[in-house]
Amino acid sequence: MSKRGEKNQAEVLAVLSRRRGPLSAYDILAELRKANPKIAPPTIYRALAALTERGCVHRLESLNAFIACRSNRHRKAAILSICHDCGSVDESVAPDLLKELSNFIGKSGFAPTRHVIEVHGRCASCGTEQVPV
Amino acid sequence: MSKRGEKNQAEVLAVLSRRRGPLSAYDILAELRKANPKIAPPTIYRALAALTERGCVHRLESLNAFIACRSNRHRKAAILSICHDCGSVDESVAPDLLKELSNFIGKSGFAPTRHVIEVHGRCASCGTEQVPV
DNA sequence: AAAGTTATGTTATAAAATAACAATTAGTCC
DNA sequence: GGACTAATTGTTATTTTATAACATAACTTT
Repeated sequence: MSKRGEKNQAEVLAVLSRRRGPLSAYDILAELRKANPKIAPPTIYRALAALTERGCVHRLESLNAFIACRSNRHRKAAILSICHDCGSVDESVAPDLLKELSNFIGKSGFAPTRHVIEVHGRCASCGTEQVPV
Repeated sequence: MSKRGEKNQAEVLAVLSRRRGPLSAYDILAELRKANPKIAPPTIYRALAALTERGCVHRLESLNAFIACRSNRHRKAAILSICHDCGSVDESVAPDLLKELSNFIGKSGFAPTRHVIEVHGRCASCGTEQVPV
């Protein structure tokens, strides 16, 4: 990994960290193009792959989008809760739950390597608001 | 919902049911074009949306692909285990686990409406090597 | 049957991701 | 240091996935 790659990753992470909500790869691309109009999708995807690998970024499979890891529990499978009202994403880690899931799945002989857990719904701050009539 | 739509759904479901593994929307499209070369993507996606809504089909968010529901537990959130070796997908239902997950997430005031749980790994017939969570 | 409404077909395009190759950089051996 | 090799990054182009927008057809109500 050389300087350029690290710089790309840092820039992508910086863009993601500035936002509470998820960004698509192309949102990030558009943001970085402001400074560097020549930057192309593979650069973004490579940076995202490295960041995801390191646990600094989570990929939201059900949104085709990404968020910066906000708990400092890098590389632990995160449970991501996605609010449909405000678009915010929260992450949490539940080792016990994950273990239960692995055990449950493991009963049939399946050996898990990666967990994707995404919960859609409505977050606390949106839930207390009254639904408009 | 009229006849045409039901026919489309039945055809899409039939294609999916013939396979053990996941198919992309365009795989299905290619299959159905053999009989009807004029069929277009929106037709497939509409049928898939209706089938998913009814629980007859599961969407694999982390693969951008679909499988026919094989347990007859339609409309229950399924836990999908995806084997990276043979590509097969198994589904299972664990109401207790789901409830625990909802409770866990609910502690922060989040109200879940939909769960996406996909476990990647290696199925029993492809090997029994255990990998830590 | 005409008017209004909804579902479906069709055309075109948008959005997401990657393949393939060129250029550059870093490392290594002499 | 210079030349060779391997790996990383940049660039161009394309593939894959999904939906917007509008036309046509079918159903409903009167």
